[in-house]
Amino acid sequence: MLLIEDDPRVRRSLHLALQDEGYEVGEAASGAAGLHQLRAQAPDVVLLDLMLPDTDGFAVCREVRRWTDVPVIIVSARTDSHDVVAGLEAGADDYVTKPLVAKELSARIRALMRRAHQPQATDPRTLDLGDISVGVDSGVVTVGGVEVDLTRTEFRLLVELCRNEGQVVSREDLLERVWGYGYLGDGRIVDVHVHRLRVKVEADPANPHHVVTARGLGYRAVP
Amino acid sequence: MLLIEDDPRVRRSLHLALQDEGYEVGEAASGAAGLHQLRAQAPDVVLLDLMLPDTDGFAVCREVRRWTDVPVIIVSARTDSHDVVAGLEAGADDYVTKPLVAKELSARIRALMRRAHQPQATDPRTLDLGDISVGVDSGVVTVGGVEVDLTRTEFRLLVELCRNEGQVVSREDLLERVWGYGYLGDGRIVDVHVHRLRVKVEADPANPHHVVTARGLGYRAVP
DNA sequence: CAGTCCTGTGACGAACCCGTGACATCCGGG
DNA sequence: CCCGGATGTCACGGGTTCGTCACAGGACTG
Repeated sequence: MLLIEDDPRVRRSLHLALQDEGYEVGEAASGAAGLHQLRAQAPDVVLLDLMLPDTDGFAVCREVRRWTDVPVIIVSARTDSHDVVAGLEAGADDYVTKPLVAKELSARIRALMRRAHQPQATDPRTLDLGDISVGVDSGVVTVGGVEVDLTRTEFRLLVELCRNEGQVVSREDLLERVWGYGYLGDGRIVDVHVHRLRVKVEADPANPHHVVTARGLGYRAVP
Repeated sequence: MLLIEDDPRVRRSLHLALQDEGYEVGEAASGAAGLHQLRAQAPDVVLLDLMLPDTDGFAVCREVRRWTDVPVIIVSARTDSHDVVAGLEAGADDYVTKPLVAKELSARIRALMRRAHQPQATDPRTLDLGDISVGVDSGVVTVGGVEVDLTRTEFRLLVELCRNEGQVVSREDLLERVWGYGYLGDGRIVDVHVHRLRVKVEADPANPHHVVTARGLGYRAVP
């Protein structure tokens, strides 16, 4: 269990309460530290505060979701329904508000673990799109067996499209999932990177067969 | 989605709100009826009220869990933490309290479905209208297996008609749902786009068999 | 510190889509 | 049979969306 919370007092009391319930608790006081720890210790649950010194909690959550399906519970003082929706949309599994009741939090964690630990198909390590192969972990992309060099943004863009193979992904979704929450700017940036991506992975970039545009809707990956 | 709730007013408003979100909602007014429906229609989510005329909601939840792992969300007026814990211990996945915020409930349902449905990669929602197949998420429409190219408006129009298959949809409704609120102008624009749609999806656009006009009322989709 | 690569922005043209108006056509009722 | 309202059809102008390029700033490396 990883506890991402900046207030030392809250962190401490939560730590103790959870320890009493039998959890091994790791701590992080900022979003960056949390993400770092996440990769280091691969916890089975993440408790995430929204108000962090460095990053927005929503952004942290989205970043987490880019890497793993670990259960995430947002713990926040913000009780507004909009925040709840935003948190869940960011990929969190649950959203509980302070002041916390330890027993309830614990019950929610158990309910979530129960659900999450069911046999589930692990996220495929490589995504295929016809003759394009995307190594999600390795970061290696090959087209027809030949390795191509993608930049970080191009890679994330391709992954995001492949994850929703066949479905239209809107510019807004792409901006949110590739560029991150709170990115300001028009969606034109997506076009540019789609173009750059096409140049690298499409046989004929002018007539794309894998990264196709759904005019007025977004982009879509087809095999 | 199965809604087990005894208060008719709450049931109705919830039903409408969830329908707007695109769910097919089944209803039950008692625990016994709920369990019966559960087996009959195998819903993908269960919303369960705690105060039921016949049985305790907790007992219903436990009974549900003996049969299936379907996601269960308890919807209750009881805000006490003990009830939350009891509900989750009874096997529920989430516990939300009244008064409800539709958006939040919807977000929680989505979060839960995301978690619960992980094994089966998101089933592509498709609407069928005879030999016309509409991929709601993919934005792909095929007629007799052949993919046709629809513009955004044509696509939305078709989706809206298919959602109410068999029923007449008025011009006003279409204007509101396809073009958006506050659209100013006569309903003639609908005619034009219906025509353009017919040209693309009907075998004989002059004698439409799928997008038929209900003179003086609106349009209707028939298989 | 210089060079290189990546990224985001602005601009521009082309393709496309949309809404409107005009006219033809159909349907039901008097 | 005729007429009026409703619907079908078409062409066109304006607006939007997308593809593409060039460029400047930033990050990273050696």
